[in-house]
Amino acid sequence: MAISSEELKERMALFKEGFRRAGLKLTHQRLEICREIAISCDHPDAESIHKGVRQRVPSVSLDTVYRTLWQLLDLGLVSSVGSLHDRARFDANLVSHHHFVCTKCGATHDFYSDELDPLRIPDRVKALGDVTRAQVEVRGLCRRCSSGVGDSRKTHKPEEDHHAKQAE
Amino acid sequence: MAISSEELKERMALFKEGFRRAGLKLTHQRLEICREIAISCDHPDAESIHKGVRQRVPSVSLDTVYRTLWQLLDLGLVSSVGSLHDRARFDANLVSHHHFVCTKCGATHDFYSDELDPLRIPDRVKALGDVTRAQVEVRGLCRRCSSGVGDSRKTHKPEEDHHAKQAE
DNA sequence: GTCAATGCAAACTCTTTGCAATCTG
DNA sequence: CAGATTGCAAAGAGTTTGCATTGAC
Repeated sequence: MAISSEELKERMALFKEGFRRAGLKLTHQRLEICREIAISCDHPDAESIHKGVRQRVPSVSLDTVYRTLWQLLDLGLVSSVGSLHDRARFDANLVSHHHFVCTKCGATHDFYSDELDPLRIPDRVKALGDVTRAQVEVRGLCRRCSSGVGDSRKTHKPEEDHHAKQAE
Repeated sequence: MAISSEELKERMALFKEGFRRAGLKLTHQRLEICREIAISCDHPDAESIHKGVRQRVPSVSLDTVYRTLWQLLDLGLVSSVGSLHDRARFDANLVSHHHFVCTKCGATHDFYSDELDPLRIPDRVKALGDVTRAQVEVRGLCRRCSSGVGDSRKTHKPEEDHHAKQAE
């Protein structure tokens, strides 16, 4: 459940290197936030990271935690779980299918695949709970976004393009 | 992109049947909300469904849309895309892995699988955009939840258990 | 007629932003 | 020392709730 101190060092080195390369300053707060997420094994949310960091740096504010997390994400140094502060979205298609999700605009395209469909779930996973469904989530940059249609923001925030439908 | 009117009828029949079985009333609003999501192919969010329904029932309120959507979800008549109004969550583990997500409490467990790992993405999908990652998302009820530890709410809202860590 | 369901408005949670003070390189 | 970064407090999305009214069965 906990990572080795070796792994921690590696992760921290990657984080520092990444910040340095991006020309970002290695502030006390940022380093502690990095450490907190580096030692995490449980996909923490901003608040729980904040709580952890606060034990060592009581003055850190939640917004600094957010800012740092998005930066790590933008730099590709951490990944996100689930649909990044997006709204709740629904799917009336109950037939087994998979998703291609654009990491920039959030557009989600269904796809079907006979090859993937009888997804082989390891028994070890079935031991975690009652599996009701399994699907592949492919992430990437959709054509619209890579071609620069819309805008070219490279942020965590999906675009608010309410004029054109973004999902398939 | 649009579903056939046959498919629409089928979906509507399932929705009605589901509501009836659950002893829920078939109100005008509910039926129109169902219709709206039934004809959708684009994983709409509550607001966009609201907008659509409003064209036919100008008085529907957004909260009725929410209530109906969560009901459909609870009844298993629609599914959700992404991490259901959860907070943003982060993952410092950049090694390729997969997720088991509990649909009740939101706990997310990593798992590794040599068998799954070189996930074969159809070329058709690669045409949708630049694929950067692909992982399997297994959904189900985790052991903690199925054994009734914590509470037994069967809602869309992950529990707020801040005392015990819920994810692996 | 009864009780569930609706609409409204207000509350709540998570996340973001503007800005003056502070700290890194 | 300049400019990036921080903390604060206030704003902003998206979602939820309480309650009187309406409507399905």
